[in-house]
Amino acid sequence: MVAKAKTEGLAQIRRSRTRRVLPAEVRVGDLMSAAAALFIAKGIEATTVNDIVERAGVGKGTFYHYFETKEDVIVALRERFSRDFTAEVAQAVASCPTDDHRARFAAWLRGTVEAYIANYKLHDVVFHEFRPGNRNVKDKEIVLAQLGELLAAGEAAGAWKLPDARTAAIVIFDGMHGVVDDAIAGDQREAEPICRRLSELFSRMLSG
Amino acid sequence: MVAKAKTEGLAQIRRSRTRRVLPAEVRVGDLMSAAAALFIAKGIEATTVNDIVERAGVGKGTFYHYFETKEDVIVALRERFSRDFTAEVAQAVASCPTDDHRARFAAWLRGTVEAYIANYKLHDVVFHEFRPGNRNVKDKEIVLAQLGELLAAGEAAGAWKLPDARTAAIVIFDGMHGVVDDAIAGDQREAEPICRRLSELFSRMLSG
Amino acid sequence: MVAKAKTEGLAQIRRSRTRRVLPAEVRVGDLMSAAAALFIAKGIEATTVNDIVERAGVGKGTFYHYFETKEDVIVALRERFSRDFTAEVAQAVASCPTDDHRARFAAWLRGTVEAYIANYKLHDVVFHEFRPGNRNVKDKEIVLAQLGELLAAGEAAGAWKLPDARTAAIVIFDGMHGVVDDAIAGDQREAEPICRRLSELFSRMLSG
Amino acid sequence: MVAKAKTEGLAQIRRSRTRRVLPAEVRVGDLMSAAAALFIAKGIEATTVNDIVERAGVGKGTFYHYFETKEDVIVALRERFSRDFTAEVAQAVASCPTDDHRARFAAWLRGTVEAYIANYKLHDVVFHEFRPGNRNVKDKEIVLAQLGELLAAGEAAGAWKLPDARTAAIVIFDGMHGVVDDAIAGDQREAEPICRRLSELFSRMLSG
DNA sequence: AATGAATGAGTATTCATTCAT
DNA sequence: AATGAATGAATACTCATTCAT
Repeated sequence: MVAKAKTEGLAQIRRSRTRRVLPAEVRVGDLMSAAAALFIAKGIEATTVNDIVERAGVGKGTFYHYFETKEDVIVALRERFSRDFTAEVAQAVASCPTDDHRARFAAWLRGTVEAYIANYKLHDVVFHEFRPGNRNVKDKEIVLAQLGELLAAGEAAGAWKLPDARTAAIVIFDGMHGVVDDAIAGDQREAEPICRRLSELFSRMLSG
Repeated sequence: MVAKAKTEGLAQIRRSRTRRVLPAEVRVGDLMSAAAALFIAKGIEATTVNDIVERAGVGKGTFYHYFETKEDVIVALRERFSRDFTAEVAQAVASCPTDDHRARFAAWLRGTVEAYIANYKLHDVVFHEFRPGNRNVKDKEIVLAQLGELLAAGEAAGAWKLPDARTAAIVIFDGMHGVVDDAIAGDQREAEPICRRLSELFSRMLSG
Repeated sequence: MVAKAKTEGLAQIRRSRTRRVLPAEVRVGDLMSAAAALFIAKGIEATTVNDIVERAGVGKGTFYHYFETKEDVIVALRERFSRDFTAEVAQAVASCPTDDHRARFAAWLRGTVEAYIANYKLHDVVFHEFRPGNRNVKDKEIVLAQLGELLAAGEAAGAWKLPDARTAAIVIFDGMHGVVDDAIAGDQREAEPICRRLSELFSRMLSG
Repeated sequence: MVAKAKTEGLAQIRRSRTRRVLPAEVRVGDLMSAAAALFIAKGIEATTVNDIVERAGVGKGTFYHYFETKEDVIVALRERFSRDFTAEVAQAVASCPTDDHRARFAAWLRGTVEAYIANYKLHDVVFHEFRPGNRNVKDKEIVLAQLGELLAAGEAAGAWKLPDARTAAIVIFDGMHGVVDDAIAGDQREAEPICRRLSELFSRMLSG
């Protein structure tokens, strides 16, 4: 019988027949990780909820226990990404003396490039393949705010001078994005040379 | 104007049941324009092939006579967009004296910002809502080449000095993109102030 | 009777909108019976999956929950047919004394002709209107094996003598098929006279 | 442009741009041969009219000049097959003395097996994959008539005795079919051994 | 006679989500 | 909390046939 074969096949994959009760945190984490891996491998659209629960080793209903819709996972993934990303960069910046603004900017650049290189696949998939309303704008805003603050502090301290801080922040951030993408497309995955090239340009901009 | 319907109206009128044989060019143009309008209005996913043929006033088979899949129209639209885009900018640049490199760069920036503002909706939909691997990279390459040439010519003539022309081109192009997007998000749709802010930053970068 | 609806009626009644969870076996059976009835009535190609689920009283998704494609039902139907067919014939043969080989052969012939007459419509549709490479060969093999065994046993016991058992089995089986088809085409649906004519010929072959 | 590429590709395949006017016979023959080759290679359903005209090197309209529908080609192919088949066998039989009935039967068997081995692929596709109304019955009838006549003549001359000529003819013909199919499935494509095995069985049947 | 652009009815299949257990 | 059977709306694509040229 066709149906039997199919059912048995599924059963083989699933680790156990018993229901395991796990802390919600773990379940959510499993689901998100499974989704992330699949999104990267096959793209968001091509990844079905079935794929996700199968990879996470849970029943389909469980998915809908923790997320209202498929989009919810994406949003959650995005938030997690942004949180981790900014935290990492913030830490790198914080390791510099409060008043050495040039160093802080360099640390920001270095941290950003490194974090992006390390996670560009997830970034691409989660930020480019799906754009609901204006949330992603909001996510970008957080990152821009971080950079904007840094730039403003430096200007206040006389480390550099900027005609328009927001414009500069956007050019710096999107410019860095584009250059890293280009490097990756050319199989160049080292942060060092990329940062050097960007530093040169950006310090000109800041020095004015 | 980029990728606008040049042959609409006719299609609207044609509601008759009679079969009309038209030059392939016209048919393809009608279909692409109908698709573009709908993609902008409803998004790519929400636009069905039925919608497209209905708007274009042709039978569904005709669509598949000219395009193998729905994705094909998007690719075609992308190509048309890039072609028109660069042509427009090239024209703007060409109106400047060959040896006035600052002016040529200013013309490039102005032309680019204007063309982008005028067509960002189609651009967004066609370049962001759909990902065919690396074609968009190819499309971007054309635009970057245009800018790269301009920068190289200026440098050769001693108008400015650049450590790395490609990095500069990417930062300028993606930075400009981001700033225009931000302006549009803030309902600011005039090219003038945007160009002024960008000029300031970019001339610093070029002057070194 | 081969492959007849054992669980129909229930499906007919169930027109309610409520979701009913049934044992997989029953669902699969309902779906297969509905498909069989429609295939016989309208042909395979003319029967849509919609027709099937409507007749079975389930949602369309349910169909694809149990079968991967429309062809799968045909394959399943074929398997069920062969299984039921051989079981029926085996039972008829088993009712004869183990050592009366002539009687056993007669029982085989009678059982086969009767089962075929009773189900030739489903047989035709399922085995002739659709060609999946070599599976039907496999299905035929089962039937041939059954007959081959019977012939071999008789020969071993000296009831008859055969130069080549496989050739004989094929001639007997395909010959019987052709003759029954011819009778049915002539609106002759009684097993008795058909068997008599075939017996005459076959016993000559066996007696040598 | 997508459309252009597609059109050009087709143009490449087509040999010439000029319309060649050929005798209708040739055109029909080309079309039938192209169809036969494709039917064998891909199956009837999977072969489109486009495939056929492309392979035949003519425009699509030309197909509909010579055949009313796609089915028409199949019917034509079937008729050609039957005509050639019976003609070949008739010739083989005719080469035997009019009164040597055993020899005539042997010639019939030999001719039939050989013709079938040589053309079973086309036979399968054309007679098994498509069954419109009762035409194929008619085609089979021709073949059966030929054999029936031969059997009747032999009986009249006292060469053998048959209880029911039609039953015998069917068993002989379908039995032979099945045995040849089985041999081919086992990669045995020589007529000689097949005929020997069949002769043995059939002569028993005839001798009674 | 020959062509191939134009047509559109027709259908299998997918997959997010629900809910009975 | 966990499951997975059940659902059905929604859509891209095929291809035999026609007919303007």
